[in-house]
Amino acid sequence: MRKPCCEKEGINKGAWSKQEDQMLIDYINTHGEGCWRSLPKAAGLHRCGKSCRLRWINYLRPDIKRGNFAQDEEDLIIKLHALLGNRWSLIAGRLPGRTDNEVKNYWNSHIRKRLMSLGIDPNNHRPRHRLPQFTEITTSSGSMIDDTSPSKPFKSSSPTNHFEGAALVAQQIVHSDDQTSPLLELNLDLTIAMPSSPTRKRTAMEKKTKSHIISAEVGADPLPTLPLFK
DNA sequence: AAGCTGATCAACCGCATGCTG
DNA sequence: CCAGCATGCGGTTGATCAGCT
Repeated sequence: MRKPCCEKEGINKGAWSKQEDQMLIDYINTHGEGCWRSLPKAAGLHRCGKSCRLRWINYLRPDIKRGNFAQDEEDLIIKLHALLGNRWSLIAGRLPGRTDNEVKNYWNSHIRKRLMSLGIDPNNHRPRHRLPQFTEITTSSGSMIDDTSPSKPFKSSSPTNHFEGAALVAQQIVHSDDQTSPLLELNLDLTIAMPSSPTRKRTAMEKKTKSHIISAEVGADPLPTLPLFK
């Protein structure tokens, strides 16, 4: 039986107070990150280590960039999502100052809806309208998307705005089997920060992430920079 | 002004994985 | 090799707020 990550009694939950924030900041400024399990006790916080880590990473870190996402950030998220799927930490890693949680929230609350309003399935970046080469489109939950819904028709050319253009690009990246496509020249310079053990999460993630991810794995490639679509 | 509804986002939860003894 | 621990991740929840009726 798995032990809970923290004792449930005497542990605060929910929103953090300013005082708690300050205690966490002070402690990490003094002692640095790490050893999250023992941190709360050492810092005098009545929180579990997980909660402290999340609060620090998603909110308190000094390099966090807050506020609205810029247009180019949106574009990049779309492109990376097309490539990587819901691997939010990898996507966030390409957006300086953004966290996986923030990217995930932004995707779910903004981008997802906008893609759907453009007639693009945000799960696979394909047009939601049935086309000869796209016969079965399902959501992540497995339910069929209502193809008959009167959503805006997918525009295959002349994107009317930056966002739409980016969505199209993402779409084309994913679904172009044509190796000569100019889009394949795209090099996002996906320098996936190599942790101490680069394969740590990957196998699990690949099991989790549902198909269609372009295999851009570093694997045996000793290069630190991932040369996508060169 | 009050109630309702949908959107947003901070935080929690459970699971997977690597590490260590 | 194995079990337990620590950490990181993605999915989900719930509190709060804004807009609408």
